[in-house]
Amino acid sequence: MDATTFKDNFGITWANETYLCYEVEVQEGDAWAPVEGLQGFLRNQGADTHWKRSHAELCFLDRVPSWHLDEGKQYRLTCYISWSPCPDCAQKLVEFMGENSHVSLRIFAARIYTKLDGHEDGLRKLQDAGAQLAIMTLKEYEHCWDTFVDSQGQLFRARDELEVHIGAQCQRLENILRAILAALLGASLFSSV
DNA sequence: ATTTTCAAT
Repeated sequence: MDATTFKDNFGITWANETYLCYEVEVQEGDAWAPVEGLQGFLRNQGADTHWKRSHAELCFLDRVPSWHLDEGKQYRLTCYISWSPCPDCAQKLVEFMGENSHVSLRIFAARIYTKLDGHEDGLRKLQDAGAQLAIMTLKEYEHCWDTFVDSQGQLFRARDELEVHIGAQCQRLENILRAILAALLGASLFSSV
């Protein structure tokens, strides 16, 4: 994607669209090797047409079957997404993982999508189903910049603002995901009394 | 301190 699109969607400004970059790796021994050609990005569909609207995660899931991943191998799918999955998409991703035991999922989000009720629960369920969930740090920003962005030789330069943003989003995600532990601890405390 | 959100005015 072009540099402006990346900055507009993964940066600090709020976007009314969602971009998702993905890459596929296959397990070789105890290492992950990139799968040639299975790397790309997409945008949510239907924002301008009001027709067949589809969140970016569902566009992503639509593509997976066409890759014909070998069920005898283990794969790791990594998504870098500008908004974290909404509850519905989280549920779809959970189902996808349940149906594809040869695939593990990592999701790095640029920011947390809090518009819909139940977004926290959705993220927890996603983690609970075995997905790795994290906020994009500078490391992921640089990786995406180098991998998916047509930077035309431009170097990725993070601003202080971005680092503050990352810190805040990480804190929020941590609080959301930690609530699982808090709930479990609370339950066990009650049951032991 | 924090409204914003995979649009709709």
